[in-house]
Amino acid sequence: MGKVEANKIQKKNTLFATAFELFHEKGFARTTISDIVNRAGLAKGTFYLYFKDKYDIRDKLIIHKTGQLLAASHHELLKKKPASFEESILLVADFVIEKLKQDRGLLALITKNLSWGVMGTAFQKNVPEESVRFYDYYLEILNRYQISCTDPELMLFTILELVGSTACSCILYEQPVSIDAYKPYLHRVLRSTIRSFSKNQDMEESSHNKTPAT
Amino acid sequence: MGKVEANKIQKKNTLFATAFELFHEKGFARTTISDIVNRAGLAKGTFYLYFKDKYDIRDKLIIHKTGQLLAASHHELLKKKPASFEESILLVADFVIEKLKQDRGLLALITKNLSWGVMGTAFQKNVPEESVRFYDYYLEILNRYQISCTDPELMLFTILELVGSTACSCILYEQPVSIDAYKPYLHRVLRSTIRSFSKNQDMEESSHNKTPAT
Amino acid sequence: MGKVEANKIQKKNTLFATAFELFHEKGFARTTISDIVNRAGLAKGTFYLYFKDKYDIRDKLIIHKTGQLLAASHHELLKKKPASFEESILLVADFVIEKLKQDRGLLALITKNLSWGVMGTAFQKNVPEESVRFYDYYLEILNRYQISCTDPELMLFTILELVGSTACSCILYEQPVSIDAYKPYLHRVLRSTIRSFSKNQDMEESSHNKTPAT
Amino acid sequence: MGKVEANKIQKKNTLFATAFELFHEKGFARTTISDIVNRAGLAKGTFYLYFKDKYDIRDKLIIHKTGQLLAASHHELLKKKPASFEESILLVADFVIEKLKQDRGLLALITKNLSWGVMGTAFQKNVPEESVRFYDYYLEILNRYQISCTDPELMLFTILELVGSTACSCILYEQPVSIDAYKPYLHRVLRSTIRSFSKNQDMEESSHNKTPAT
DNA sequence: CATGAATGAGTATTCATTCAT
DNA sequence: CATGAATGAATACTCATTCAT
Repeated sequence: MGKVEANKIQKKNTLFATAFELFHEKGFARTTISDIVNRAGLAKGTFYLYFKDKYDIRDKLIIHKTGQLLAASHHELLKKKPASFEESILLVADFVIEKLKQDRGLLALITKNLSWGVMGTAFQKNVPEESVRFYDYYLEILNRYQISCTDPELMLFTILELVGSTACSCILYEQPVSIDAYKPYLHRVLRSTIRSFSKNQDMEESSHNKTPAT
Repeated sequence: MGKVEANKIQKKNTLFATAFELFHEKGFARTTISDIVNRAGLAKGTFYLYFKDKYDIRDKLIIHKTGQLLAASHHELLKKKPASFEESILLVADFVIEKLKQDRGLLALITKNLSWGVMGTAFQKNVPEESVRFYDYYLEILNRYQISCTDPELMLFTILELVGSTACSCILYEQPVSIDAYKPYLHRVLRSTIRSFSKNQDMEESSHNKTPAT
Repeated sequence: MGKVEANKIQKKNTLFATAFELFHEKGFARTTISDIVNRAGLAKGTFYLYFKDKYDIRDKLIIHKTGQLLAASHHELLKKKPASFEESILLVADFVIEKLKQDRGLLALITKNLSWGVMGTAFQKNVPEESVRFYDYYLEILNRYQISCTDPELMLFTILELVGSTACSCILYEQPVSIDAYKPYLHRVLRSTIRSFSKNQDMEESSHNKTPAT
Repeated sequence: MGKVEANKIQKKNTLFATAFELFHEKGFARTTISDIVNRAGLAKGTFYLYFKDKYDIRDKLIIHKTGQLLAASHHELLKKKPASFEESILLVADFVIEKLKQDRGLLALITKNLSWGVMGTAFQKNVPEESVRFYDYYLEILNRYQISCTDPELMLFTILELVGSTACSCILYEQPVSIDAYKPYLHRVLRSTIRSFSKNQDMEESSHNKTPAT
């Protein structure tokens, strides 16, 4: 029975991959189900065996790809071992930006929904197994650096909205500046955002931890 | 002849208003040009006399509505006369959020493109006269409070992306929390963002100026 | 499965027949695809499953009908068994003219493209099997009567252009005379055309009559 | 009053010229009245002041252009002064072919309607003054060379259909051969056609020549 | 005479979805 | 499970024609 089962997963993955390619090449609105099944070498009816409609496959694709992206950034984190929590977040931000810069298809797909891909699935059950739980990684990191934070999920939400939203504008339209020009500002804002969410710190103290005066 | 000209403007405005209504009621994708002209009481061809297609009227509508929204917030500012620059920005943010809460149609239209409506048109020439230049107001306010800021337009961009992006998620999907629950956090982040952009203050000093210890 | 396949051929033929009827009744320009599928009792989309557009079905129809017409004239030839090659060609010409007189729809369709329906497809591969190869019949007849002719296909081309072109004018507009009034002249011209292409009769002899040397 | 009148003729000519250009560039079906008036720099309504519709301007254009073409060929005739009637006809045929080769727009317009442009207008009254009466020239030439011919207009009709029809195929599609390859054959056929229409050669005799009794 | 804004019937074409095989 | 022929509602867009100015 594993054979049939494997075959089904294989078909689904083919559909995923093909849809992603086409959304990238032609855009979501201009991609038809015919396009997808034609290139995938499957019959039209088969599509409906696996997905409800075009929106269904897109949404699952966003979750899937966002999960993948953040899982990869977690890997990066494990490799680079940054010195502080702030550095960790900046590393993730830079990693995500770099990936989005390289992959316009991914960027167009995720658009400004970076946080949705994470937050929307963080507390749900029907999330596909493939999709990695970035939120768990995030809590782990918070813990590792002993950051106590009143509302970690709101901090993450804010960070993801900030990074996703500005990165999209800067990469896609180079408006108001290129992403490379914006990065230093983003870093600064991210740092201050993290501090404003951190517990042990009213704002005065926050700076002490980070850039210890003396 | 003023009469013909006035008639044309009148027609265009009717189309704008009707399209906005329908995008609100049925959503953009589900609204057809037929819907628009039917309700506007005009012929189909007339639509194409004024707009290239559905996307054209939407984009012009976003710019138009964003302009209106920010113009209204400027009015609010003149009325309330906040004590500081930070207070001004928070006032604008709250005002915008309140409007978006009340008007889901507007929210859906603007989605996460708040900054685009402002920044995208701030430096262009072909912006319709009706569209108000919020950016000029903003510079004026900066000036009034004697804020010196390295890159005012990047600060505004960051603020708009932050407000627009998070407000959309919180209002539209109540994800991860309601907008009312999120507001205090947003305020805090906005404050720290403004500070991190302000000149007279490198990060260490920043806290001193703002919340003078005793 | 033969069943599905047969069904497809059946549908295509229905579309052919219906389109022909309508082109006849209303003319090509005034016939819409809706007209065709409505009368054929099929869905609009089905049309596009078999033909690219209205022009596609027309072109295929011309080839189809021209083939049929000439195949029928070949039948006539086998029945009547004319005494000479010239008589054979006149018989075909008369047969074709008679058919076109009876069937204005066919005439309007073929217009002055009689030769195109034959020559255009004579040397191509993608010609539908239904379309009969008149050119082969023609060579056969040439052979039967032992006619040696330098360029048989140019002779056929000339004959077809002559017959098709003049018949259209005379039948459709009765300009400059009716086809019946023109027929004797056409016969004379066809005869002399055939002779001028025949080998055993070089140009020298023909000129004797006209511009007698000496 | 001449001024207003001249202005009207000027407008009409502009429309003619522009329509011809566009029919050439985009084809008749794809050219719209908007296209014509836009390029002509006139208002849409103005078109309807001069022509009934697109078909009207096309038909008048065909007559106009055919007239011009044949008038030019008459000029050629006066210049070259050919030795015989046959030579005259061949000269006209070659001249027409050369012009059509050089001007595809003209060719596409006239298509296979060369004879219509001449015959259709030869006996009518409402022919525009600009359009030259080729038929009169033709009779003149017949007379000059003392050709007696039973039905001169049928001879001309046959010649024009033959030249127009074959030239279109050969030039436009190079089917079945190029026009240059076909020319010698056309000449031969034209010669024999002229002879078969000439009086001194009745039908009885004509056959004698062909299949010489003795 | 000239204009060009307005019209709206008309048309081609697409494409998600179903269901018999 | 898989197929892909058939469907037909839905829609965008065109363009000849009119008529008030």
